[in-house]
Amino acid sequence: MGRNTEKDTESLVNSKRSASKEMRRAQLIKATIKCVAQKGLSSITMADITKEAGLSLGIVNLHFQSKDKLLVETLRYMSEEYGESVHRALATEGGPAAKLTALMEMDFSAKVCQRNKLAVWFAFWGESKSRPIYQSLCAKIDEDANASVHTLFQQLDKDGDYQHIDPDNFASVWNALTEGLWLDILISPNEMTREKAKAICQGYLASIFPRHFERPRKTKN
Amino acid sequence: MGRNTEKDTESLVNSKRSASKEMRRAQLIKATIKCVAQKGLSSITMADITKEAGLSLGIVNLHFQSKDKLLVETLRYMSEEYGESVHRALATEGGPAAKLTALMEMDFSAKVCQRNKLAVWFAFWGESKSRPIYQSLCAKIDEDANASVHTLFQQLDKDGDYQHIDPDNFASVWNALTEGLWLDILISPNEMTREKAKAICQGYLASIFPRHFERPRKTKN
Amino acid sequence: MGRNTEKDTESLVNSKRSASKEMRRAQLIKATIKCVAQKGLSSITMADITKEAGLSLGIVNLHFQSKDKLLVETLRYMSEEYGESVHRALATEGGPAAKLTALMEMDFSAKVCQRNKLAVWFAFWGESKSRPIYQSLCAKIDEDANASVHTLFQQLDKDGDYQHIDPDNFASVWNALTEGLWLDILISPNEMTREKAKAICQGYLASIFPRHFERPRKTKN
Amino acid sequence: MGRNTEKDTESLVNSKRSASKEMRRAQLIKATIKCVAQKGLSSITMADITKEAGLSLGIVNLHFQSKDKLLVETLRYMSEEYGESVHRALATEGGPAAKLTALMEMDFSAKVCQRNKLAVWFAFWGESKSRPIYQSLCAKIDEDANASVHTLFQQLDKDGDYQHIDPDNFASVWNALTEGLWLDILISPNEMTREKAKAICQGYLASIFPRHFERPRKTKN
DNA sequence: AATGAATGAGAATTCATTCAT
DNA sequence: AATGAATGAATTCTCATTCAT
Repeated sequence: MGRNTEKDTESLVNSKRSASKEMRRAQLIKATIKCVAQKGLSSITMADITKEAGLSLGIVNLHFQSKDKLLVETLRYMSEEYGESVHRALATEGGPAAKLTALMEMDFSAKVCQRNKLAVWFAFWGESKSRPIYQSLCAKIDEDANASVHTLFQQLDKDGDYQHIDPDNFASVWNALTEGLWLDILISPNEMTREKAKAICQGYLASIFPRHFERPRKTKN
Repeated sequence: MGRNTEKDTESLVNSKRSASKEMRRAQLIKATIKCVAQKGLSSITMADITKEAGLSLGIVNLHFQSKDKLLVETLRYMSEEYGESVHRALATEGGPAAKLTALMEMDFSAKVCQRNKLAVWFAFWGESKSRPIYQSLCAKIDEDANASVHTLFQQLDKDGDYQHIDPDNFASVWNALTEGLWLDILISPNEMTREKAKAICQGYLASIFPRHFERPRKTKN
Repeated sequence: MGRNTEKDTESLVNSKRSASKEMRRAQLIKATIKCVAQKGLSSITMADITKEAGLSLGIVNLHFQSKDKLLVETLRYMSEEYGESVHRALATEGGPAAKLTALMEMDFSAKVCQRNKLAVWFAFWGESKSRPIYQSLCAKIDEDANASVHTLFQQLDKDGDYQHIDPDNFASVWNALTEGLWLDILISPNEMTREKAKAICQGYLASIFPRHFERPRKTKN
Repeated sequence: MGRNTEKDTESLVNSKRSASKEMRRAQLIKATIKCVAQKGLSSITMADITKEAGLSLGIVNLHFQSKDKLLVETLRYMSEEYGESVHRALATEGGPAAKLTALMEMDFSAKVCQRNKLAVWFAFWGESKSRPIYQSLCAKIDEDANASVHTLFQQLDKDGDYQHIDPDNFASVWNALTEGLWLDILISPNEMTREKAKAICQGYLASIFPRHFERPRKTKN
């Protein structure tokens, strides 16, 4: 039942009785992500989640008190995980171009940009209007990433002496662009792939900052 | 209990007994949209919807057979409504620049881009991975609009003799941009407004097609 | 499954679809009383109650919102029913002696003093410390009845010119006496019966107000 | 977390590891009494009880096998404790009047007649119809006490040469009176206090056996 | 002896759907 | 066509009990 395919918690988790509190929580959150991706926020049940995690029905309430809180913690986990990825990308050696490339690579990496995770992001975004706690968690991470991108674009503009009239506008486009491409990957997986998306981003950067970015080999499919 | 604030079905709808089949369906779909926006796809109930519509509990099953079908019809309704808006924008008198402007105005108009509707779009997108029917409805409308935009960008490039290396890339960015801005409006309404979003789009177009589009007055808040 | 053995709601209740809201509530409350008597407050389930009532599982939440509220309403029903019995007894034609006799007859009548109902009273009393709403409902009815008894004792004292030093003390004893005898009937049904209890009360009255009350034939078992 | 405020087990109990089997049982029973009073029989959980006792969740099953048995042992403990109090009162030096006074003082003493304990008595009485084991435990103690009271009343009658027609009747009243007053203290603590209750009992005795008992100073509040 | 994480049966509650009116 | 009381399957949540440590 190959669960827990991506993190380091794995080995410990399987010994039923031992796993520490934090481990169990992580295990359940991961099962939740998988289930939300597969069944959608509106139809997952506690039974789905605990079965996916290979644990008993009562365990969620033991560790999270309620389904609701589990979902909030799941979103928080995803936000933090994404935040760390952003942080790591921004810590890349080199100038703003290198950092921006790293950010792009991360945003469309197999880990971050898998359809499973995209589905979960959109699921939470879809509920964010009716659930203020979702909204504030989503807004936070979004705004943080946006701010960093704005700085990078300004540095790039100065760095390359492009003298663009409004580098901030390019930055804003960039930010929205990423999310829009995610949507395309999610709902039109036959039309849009991670590779195509990266090429679009790359082409966009090359058109603005030609001395920093090369055109992608081919934009065509 | 002023519901249904925006369409032309209104007057007929309120005379409880007379409303024709089609009217009832529209009335219920509108109530559904409102409820999904307010409560989220995962927690709306038939009782919520029928109460919002001012009708009896049993009526949904009478007109739509099941909740599930009502939701699908709701998405279909929204897709058609959006498709018609696109169609109308593309029918604008004038060249590709005028059409593109019309498209943009439409995408960020009060009617299309209200947070209620955005919430519903994202709600369906969030479920689209697990519900193939949602996905195909969403993909269809998205791809149609995208195709038109690609054509417009190509015409614009030729029209203004810009000789851009890859106008398709700009078109792809444009398409994703719109959706990304919708997300920002949905989850960070304090940071992103319809006006700001339009300015970002306008700035983007001006930077690519300067002979067709003016810079917006100000991008700053 | 002989339910509803004591009231007038019976005939209507059995036609599944027709029963009015108020009827359904009464039907469920009666089933609750029966179940509490048989299983105890701490182990009745909604399934017990609805099965006893011959109705479906969901119906309690439909009519009472929650189990908790059903129990409160049950106590309220019993309080009101008892209150009415008291009221009826006090309306008996004749002087204070006749009224007091009526009260006593009522308190130890088959209807009021059946072990089923006593069990329910004690069940609620037993929870009253931890459930303020129970306490206030119980206190209310108790205090009302007590007040009436005090008045009767004062009238009797004056009426018969007994010149007791403290008729109020006799009244207080009387009030507590009734409840204490109920306990004996409940927990020692072999030792204490309704008939014996009445004889004790009668003997007590005869010893205080000999010109108004006769001694019971025999106090012995 | 000052628990167990009233007995002599205390000092030993707090040294977690040392406590002997008997001590642990007493500690758990006291925690149970406190919890039943505070939360009611129908909603106490093992977690409540063990937390109150400052012990681990698993310990009840270790010492009592099951929750059910713990409750039975709790009732048994209370019955024995009360039985001993009765016994001690009856052992008072002096004649029947002194013994009866001692009994009354005990029944309305701070220790026996605290609302916490009354709540527990009523809780068990409330379940006694549906739980034969509770009933037999309750009946036993009740009948024992009653028998002693009957003897005392007979002795008093003879002793004072009152020549009452039916001293047994007075004894029966007395027994029920005590329990009825407990109920009043439980559910109408603002109306009935231990002091008032004693005054009522005292007044009752004075009216029957004026040469043995004085009237209380004042019956009024 | 003691602990407390884990279990899972059992309870309350929810809610789409049905159907008599 | 419309209503809304009733149903009962499905779901969440609770909690006594178990058992590895």
